Amino acid sequence: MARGKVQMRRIENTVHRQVTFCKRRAGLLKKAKELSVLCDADIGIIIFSTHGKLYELATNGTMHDLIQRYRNSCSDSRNVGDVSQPQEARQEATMLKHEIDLLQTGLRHMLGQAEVGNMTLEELHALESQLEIWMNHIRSAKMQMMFQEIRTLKTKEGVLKAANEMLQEKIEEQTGHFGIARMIVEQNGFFTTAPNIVDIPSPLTIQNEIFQF
Amino acid sequence: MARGKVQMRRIENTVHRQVTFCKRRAGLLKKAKELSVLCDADIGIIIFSTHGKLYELATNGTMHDLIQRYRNSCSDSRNVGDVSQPQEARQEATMLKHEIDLLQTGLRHMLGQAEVGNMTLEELHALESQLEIWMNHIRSAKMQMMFQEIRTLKTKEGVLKAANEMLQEKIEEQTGHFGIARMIVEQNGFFTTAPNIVDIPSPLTIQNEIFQF
DNA sequence: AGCTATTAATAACA
DNA sequence: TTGTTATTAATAGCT
Repeated sequence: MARGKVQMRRIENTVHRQVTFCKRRAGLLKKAKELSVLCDADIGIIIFSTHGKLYELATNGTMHDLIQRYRNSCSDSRNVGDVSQPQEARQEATMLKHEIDLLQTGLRHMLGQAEVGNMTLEELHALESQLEIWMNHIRSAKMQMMFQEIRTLKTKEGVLKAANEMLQEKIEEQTGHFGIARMIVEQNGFFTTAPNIVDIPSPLTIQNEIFQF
Repeated sequence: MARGKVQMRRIENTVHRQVTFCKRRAGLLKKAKELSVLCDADIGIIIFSTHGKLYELATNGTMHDLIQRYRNSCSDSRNVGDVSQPQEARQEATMLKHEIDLLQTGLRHMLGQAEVGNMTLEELHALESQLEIWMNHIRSAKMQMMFQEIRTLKTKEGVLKAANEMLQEKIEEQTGHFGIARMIVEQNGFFTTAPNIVDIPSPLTIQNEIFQF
């Protein structure tokens, strides 16, 4: 892009190379900033010169945060062995994880500094309320899932009990002994009618509208 | 660099923005590769789109290696004390607010959909724990601020009481009557020794290390 | 570092 | 998306 085409190979002349490095590096970083602003993207660039000098850019937050996010993003795309999940939901979960990381980082910075005082009491109040609402949502979702699980288990219980009784009858027909299978199941209590849910941590508030059986 | 100058701000039109993102991203990565080849530099680029999709480039070796190298390089040169606290803290607060918005949005999407079931019970558990930790942090910060306020008020109380007594003595010297100012202050109880803090909502957990009086 | 002549990138449109 | 083209932006080679 200048007086003559440039061959895409290492510039052998040292001075020439360093000048080009300086200019193109500036150009690259500028382009990255532009892309970030125009398209609302989060961009990090790490450049090591030939001699190991570091140049960096993080358009949003710190490079450390970005790397953290990168790590998460990578580990997520690795365990895609779970094909059954709808793609969109997976993506949503990934985004949420990222947002959690961001908030966590923000709070860590916030509370780690001596400058907590820059948030007013009102702001902290609002934040706390928001967190409480979120927690209630989470707990509701958890409860819903657990009830679903209980329902499934109860169904299983019914099926297995029936099967067990049938087997028992068959055995009694054939041998005249007491059924053994039934004893095993009932002694272990796998499918009794009252699943243990008392160890849910502090379900302070439960949104009623969630329970729609 | 095309039909008309471009304003350096977020492109509001979604389609337009996505097209630009696609094209400029390609351009940025191309530029990075060129810089790497021409000047023998080692470059890594991480791009997260608005929707959280990751695009990356590592011109030499893997991104992981580059990040490792970055970490090493950083730990060498991070001995710089940050002088500009106030501005940075404000910035941090702004960022945090933005991050809270993000989280709120993410959760709303997450829980508003019928697809809550796409988060596993374990994920929900983890999220709940995280929220609980954050709430504790918030509450600690609030408590810290309130205690600070109480301390300030107590100081004021002391000063005012002393001033009041002096005034009273002066008045008694001059008139022989009982002091009126003192009565007003004590009847209204503005600066008594036990400020009312019982209406803090549910301070379930209190981080001990915060209370350093 | 600045300064152009050129090339490269790309915004708008199809 | 993908391609085309009129323009702008980046920069190679010089000072």
